[in-house]
Amino acid sequence: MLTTGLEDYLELIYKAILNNKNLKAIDIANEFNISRSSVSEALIRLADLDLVIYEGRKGIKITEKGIIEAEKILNKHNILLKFFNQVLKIDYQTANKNACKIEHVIDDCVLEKIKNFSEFCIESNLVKGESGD
Amino acid sequence: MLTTGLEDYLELIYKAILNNKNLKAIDIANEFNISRSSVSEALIRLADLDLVIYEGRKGIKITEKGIIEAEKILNKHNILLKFFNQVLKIDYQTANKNACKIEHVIDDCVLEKIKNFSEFCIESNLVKGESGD
DNA sequence: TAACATTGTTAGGCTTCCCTTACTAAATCT
DNA sequence: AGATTTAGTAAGGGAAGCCTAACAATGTTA
Repeated sequence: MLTTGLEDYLELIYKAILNNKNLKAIDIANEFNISRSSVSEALIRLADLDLVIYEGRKGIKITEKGIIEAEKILNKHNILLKFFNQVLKIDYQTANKNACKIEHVIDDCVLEKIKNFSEFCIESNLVKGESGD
Repeated sequence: MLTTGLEDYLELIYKAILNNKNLKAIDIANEFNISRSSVSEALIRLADLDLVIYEGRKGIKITEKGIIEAEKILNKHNILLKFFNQVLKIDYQTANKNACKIEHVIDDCVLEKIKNFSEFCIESNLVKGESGD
C-alpha cells in the first residue's frame, strides 16, 4: 500500500504523461511545496517499487504497474471530484483539494456508492444548474 | 492543528467521558492497536497541548479546550456517519470506519454541504427504508 | 566562451509515530 | 502477607517524510 505522498506524486506524474507534458522533479516539488531533495527521495522510492523509471534529468517514465496504480487513484479522485463539484456544488478548487485528500483514505465500496449516487442525482435532474464554478 | 492520531485518541477519551466510562491508557492501546508506551507518549503530548489532564493510573481527564476540540471532531464524524449510513446505505461498521478516516482531512465547508444534503435527502424521503447494516 | 541560473544529488538533521525490552508500581488472588 | 498479574513508564531504536546546505552537472545568455 502506497503512502499518501507517493500516491500524490504518482498521480501527478501520470496526469502529466497523459497530457504529453514533460514533467520534471522540480515540478513535483513546486506542486506540493516540498523541497527538490524530498522529490529525489520520493522518486527513488517510486522507482524501487517499480512504479516509475527515473533517470534524473532524462525524465520520469511510468511503468505498466505504475499506470495501473495511478489509474486507480485518478479514478477515485474523479468520482469524488464529480460528487463534490456537480452534486454538492462545491467550487472546483475546494472540490479538487478535498478529493485529493480523501482519495487516499476512502474504501472502494464507499466510493462505489458515491459514484452510483452521483450518477443517480445527475441523471434524475435532482441536482441542476451551475456546478460550483 | 492536531495530527490524525491525536484526534482519534482525544475523540475516544471524550466519548468515554460522555458515557461515564473510566477510560484507561491501555484501552486506547487496545482500541487502536498500538503499544502502551505509544499511548503514554500520546497522552503526554495531549497534556502538553492542554487538551487533557493525565495523571497515570489516576485516570484521564479532559480540559475545556479538549472538550471543544473533541466536539468538533465528533461532530464531523457524525455528519459523515449519517451520510454514509442513512443516505448511502452503507453498513454501520464500514460507514463508521470511513468516517473515522475522512473526518481528519475534510474541510468544514464540504462537511457543511454534506450535512445539508443529507438532511435534504432524508427529509424529502429521497432515501428511505433500512439504513445499511 | 565565461558567467550565471536551473536542476538534481548528497549528506546530515529533525520530528512524528510507532516499536521492543526492561523496570516500577499498583491491584488482585490465594 | 506474599506471589502473580496488570498497567504504566523509561530508554533506546527505526522508518517515513520532511528540511537545509553544499555541491555537481547541465542550460542559457551576454
